[in-house]
Amino acid sequence: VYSKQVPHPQQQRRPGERAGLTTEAVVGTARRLIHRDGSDALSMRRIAAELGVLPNALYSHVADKQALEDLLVDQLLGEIRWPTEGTWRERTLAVHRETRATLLSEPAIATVYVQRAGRGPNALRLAQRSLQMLDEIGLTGERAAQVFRVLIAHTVGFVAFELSRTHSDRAAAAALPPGTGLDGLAQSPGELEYALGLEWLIDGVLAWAKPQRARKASTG
Amino acid sequence: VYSKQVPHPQQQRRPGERAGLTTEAVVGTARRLIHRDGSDALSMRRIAAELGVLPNALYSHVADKQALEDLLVDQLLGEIRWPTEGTWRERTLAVHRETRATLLSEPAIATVYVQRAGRGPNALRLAQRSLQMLDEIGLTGERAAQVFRVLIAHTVGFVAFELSRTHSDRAAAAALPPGTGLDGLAQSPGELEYALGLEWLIDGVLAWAKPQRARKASTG
DNA sequence: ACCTGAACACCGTTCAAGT
DNA sequence: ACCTGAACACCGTTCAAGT
Repeated sequence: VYSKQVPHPQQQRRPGERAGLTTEAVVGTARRLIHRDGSDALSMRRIAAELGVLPNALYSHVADKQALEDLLVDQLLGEIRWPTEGTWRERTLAVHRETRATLLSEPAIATVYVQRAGRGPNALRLAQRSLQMLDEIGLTGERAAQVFRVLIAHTVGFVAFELSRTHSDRAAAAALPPGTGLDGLAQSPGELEYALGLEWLIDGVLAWAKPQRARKASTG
Repeated sequence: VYSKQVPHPQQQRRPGERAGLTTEAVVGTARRLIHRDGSDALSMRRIAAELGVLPNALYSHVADKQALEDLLVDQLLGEIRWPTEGTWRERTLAVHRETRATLLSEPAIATVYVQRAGRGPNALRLAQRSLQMLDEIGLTGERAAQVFRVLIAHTVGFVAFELSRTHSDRAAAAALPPGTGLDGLAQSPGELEYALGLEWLIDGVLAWAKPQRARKASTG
């Protein structure tokens, strides 16, 4: 199951000599590794080997593997571009589709994100901006928080579901009993299903917000 | 990080002697273990120790760890009760809430489910029944498959999102900067948010199905 | 503070035997 | 066919030392 690991750049230092590591270098190497080989292949020992240091050298720059994974997740969340133009509906659609696209651009990091929350600064910024947008259609306080949780759960949850099916799709489709009407069911949902669900949720949000709306805003 | 493992019932057999293992016994022990100690604690070696055999003895009854996990997942999916009474809307709501409740009854197995598809017989039965129900409101073929994927992705995805936040909630809430309007945002979505989203999706499905509907059926 | 060196307590899985 | 026995190739993390 394992292919023998290549110990590429061997370290050549005596005790006390520095390798010049930084947290950024560790995170960067981790990202290259997880992008190339997947989340299962991300190990402290592999990162260390890639950097030419012993495994425990990493612990001078990150608390443990969980902390490192949280840094990877928040870095990725920071790459989500926030839409500035369009109606409320258009911008809401855009930011959620952009979130999905960003997560799918690094499936292995998204897998890590789905396993554990990881609420770094970028996650908080996104939440804050989402609340500001809900304020535009008259949603504030607990009601706004609820709608935020419905929408974010849909996007992140959908990606989680997608990722869990993407890989095993071909094998599963081939194993299906033919002629039972199940052809295509083993298929993973994608852009079409995601957009359908998101539109329906936004319809619901707008209808739910209506009785509360005081100020006027273009909802698309 | 590790607490020293207790090697409880030590095996007392000489080569050739049988322990009387079955696939069911292996799955059953695995389920007790994952229920008690979580998905991270589920290891082939721990299961073997619990059964009083050497680790590799398990490989006579399951292909590998993935196959064992798939058995656990499908067993859990088999415990989803299918609703028989009520309108289409009521039954659709019921089966999805029942699916979420079943998954949350074994969070560690749900976590495994979210990481990898696992399409056993029980997963297929659920899909088949869902398609039959969509047929009642006039949805067939690819359109029915699309709606099925929207709804199942919402339920499983929502649970995935919930599970990823549930554990780290208290710590995250405490770490939040106070007075930024973010109080309660770190909170995990729950029954309320799930039901809201599901209702909105069902509204969308019914509106989407309408132009296609030929036969008459009570939609609630 | 930042590394090496060595160790501890685990993993999943395979291959070769025994009955 | 179903187990023991022994091994292989990995893990994350800690503790003690060096500069």
